[in-house]
Amino acid sequence: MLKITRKVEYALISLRHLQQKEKGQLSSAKEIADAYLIPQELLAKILQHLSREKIIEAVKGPAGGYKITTDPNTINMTKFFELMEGPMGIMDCSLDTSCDQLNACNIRTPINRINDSIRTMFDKMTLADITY
Amino acid sequence: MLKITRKVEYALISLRHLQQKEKGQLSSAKEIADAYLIPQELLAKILQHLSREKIIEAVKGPAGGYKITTDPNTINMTKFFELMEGPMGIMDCSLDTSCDQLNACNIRTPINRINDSIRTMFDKMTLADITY
DNA sequence: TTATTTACGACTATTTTAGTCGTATATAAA
DNA sequence: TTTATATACGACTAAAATAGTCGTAAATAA
Ligand code: SF4
Ligand code: SF4
Repeated sequence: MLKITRKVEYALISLRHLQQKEKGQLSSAKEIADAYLIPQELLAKILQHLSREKIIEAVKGPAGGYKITTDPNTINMTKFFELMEGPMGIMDCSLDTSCDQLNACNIRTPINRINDSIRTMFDKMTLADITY
Repeated sequence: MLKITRKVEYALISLRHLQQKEKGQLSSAKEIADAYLIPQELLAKILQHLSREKIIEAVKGPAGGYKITTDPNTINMTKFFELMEGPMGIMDCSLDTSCDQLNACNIRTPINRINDSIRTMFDKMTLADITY
């Protein structure tokens, strides 16, 4: 209930790690996995995802790795979550995925209000609030 | 990611339904299940849970059912969620359940801040904010 | 006595999340 | 040119959380 995923946590840990490096220095998936006891293959996929999304940049080959290329101040947290995990909403009716109760539902409005509050909260945050 | 459970939604739907009844009137599990297309057996368990927690009161036998006994203004939403689903936290380290990253974790502080924000938000709400 | 309703726990099914594996490609260095 | 190291990617499996079902008991109004 109301949990964030490991995928997101591992992404945040990695970004903070990269943040703290000297400009231009690279970190490999292995380096990060070892430092934080994260399964290496799993982390690799997450870093690849961040790379596809242009948040970090990959350098192949030996002595390769990743570096951060986007200013964390410019990355909105709602967007970041949705980049990693897809549409965010505390219940199903918030978007396409409907639910059996939809027509009769008597709590949709208040539940939506709560949903908006959470989104607003993350909308007001950037990645920098976490990685600094 | 950041979802509330059906169990909680069904509980809220039921409470709002009971709220709207005349004082003293009962609603059975079947009545509510039918009205909102909720699986009856599942809903029954949820109502029993609410009853054990003294939020509603059960009357057995034919023409029995449930009525609301607690003023929704007095039920804090954080407590309500934890009553239904157990300890609430966006990540594992928020309480007893630890995690492999704990020692090395570089995002624990900011993640905890976010967690607190969400708790605070629900702490400021009561059941009445949803059921009215 | 019967029909209706709550009570409760064990069980199963489904979905989501987490993690693994195999294989390909790029590239620096020996 | 070979080798070792690293990213890229998708298919697969495992584990955990969530959702829903079933059987059986007990209360009670009619
Ligand atoms: S709030 Fe109501 S309509 Fe929306 S997902 Fe929940 S039950 Fe369905
Ligand atoms: S914030 Fe860090 S210590 Fe807490 S659960 Fe996440 S990874 Fe573990």
